[in-house]
Amino acid sequence: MTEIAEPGLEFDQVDTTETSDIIGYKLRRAQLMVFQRFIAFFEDLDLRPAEYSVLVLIARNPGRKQTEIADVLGIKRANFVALINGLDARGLTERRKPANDRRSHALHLTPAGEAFLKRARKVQSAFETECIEKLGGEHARDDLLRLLDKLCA
Amino acid sequence: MTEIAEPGLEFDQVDTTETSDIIGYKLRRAQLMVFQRFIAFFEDLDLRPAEYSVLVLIARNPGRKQTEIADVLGIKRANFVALINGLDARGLTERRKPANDRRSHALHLTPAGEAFLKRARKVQSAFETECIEKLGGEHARDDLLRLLDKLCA
DNA sequence: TATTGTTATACTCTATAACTATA
DNA sequence: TATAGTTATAGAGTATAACAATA
Repeated sequence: MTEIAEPGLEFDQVDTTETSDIIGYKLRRAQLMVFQRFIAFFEDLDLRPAEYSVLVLIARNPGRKQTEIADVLGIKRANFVALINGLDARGLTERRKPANDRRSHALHLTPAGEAFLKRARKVQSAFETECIEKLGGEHARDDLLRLLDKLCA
Repeated sequence: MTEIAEPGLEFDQVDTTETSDIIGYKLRRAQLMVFQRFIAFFEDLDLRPAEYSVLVLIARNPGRKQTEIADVLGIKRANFVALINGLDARGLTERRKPANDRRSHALHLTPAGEAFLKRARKVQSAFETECIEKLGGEHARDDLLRLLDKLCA
């Protein structure tokens, strides 16, 4: 967007013309807003965004090592410990010692974890619906995801 | 270890099918990547994203109170203190006591701050060019900014 | 020696409460 | 009373180093 001073500026308002065009700034604001909404949706389940991602990944990749799950999410293995400890303590996940490599922990969902994830997926679906409505339809959502992917390349 | 083989998936890779569609997750990853690149571009100037935004805002809105600048950026006034202290200590900004309200601090760029911002804008321009290239052109960048705006509504 | 999980630690960002000086 | 700036503090999230057990 080219730098055109907004004509309808109240004299008391701060002029954000230039900052508002910074991609990183807009991304940060949008990400904070979306995470806030996510957390609000998941208040009853008391689940953070990273925790939901971990549950989904373990469900789809049972038996993977902690490091593998952490790596995919960009979480350092040292920081992953507290996260998985929390899910373990809630009885949603469990660590099993594989006989072939007793250094590692194979991650699995417990039956309670499977049931919990079923509920969480419904909440996620409602959350995604809100996002799609804000964006103006599924096509717009797909555009956004595609553009975000390009930024990460 | 049972492998649910998705077509085109290396048997050793973690299946991220479901997580990769979460808007919040994609947003977070993209935001982290963009901030990393921003920080890399601004390494020589030793300037954080929030600090650059503050300099731009003060340049465009000289004499504004700390709280006004902080509010626009979604920064709590308590956390803004350390940020503006840093810019002050580097001689880039200064706080003036207005005669009409001696509680507040009117923010201004110093001449050194103006010169510094001139250099910073060149770096920002180069950074933005990289983003636009990744996205596939200015039109795609505008699309992204519009979509991010919609998420914040 | 290298890897996995873990602990300890530190730094950034963010959030809240309480203080001060002014209004 | 209320506001602007400040301080102190606490909580996330993230980063690195080092250690024990295992490969």
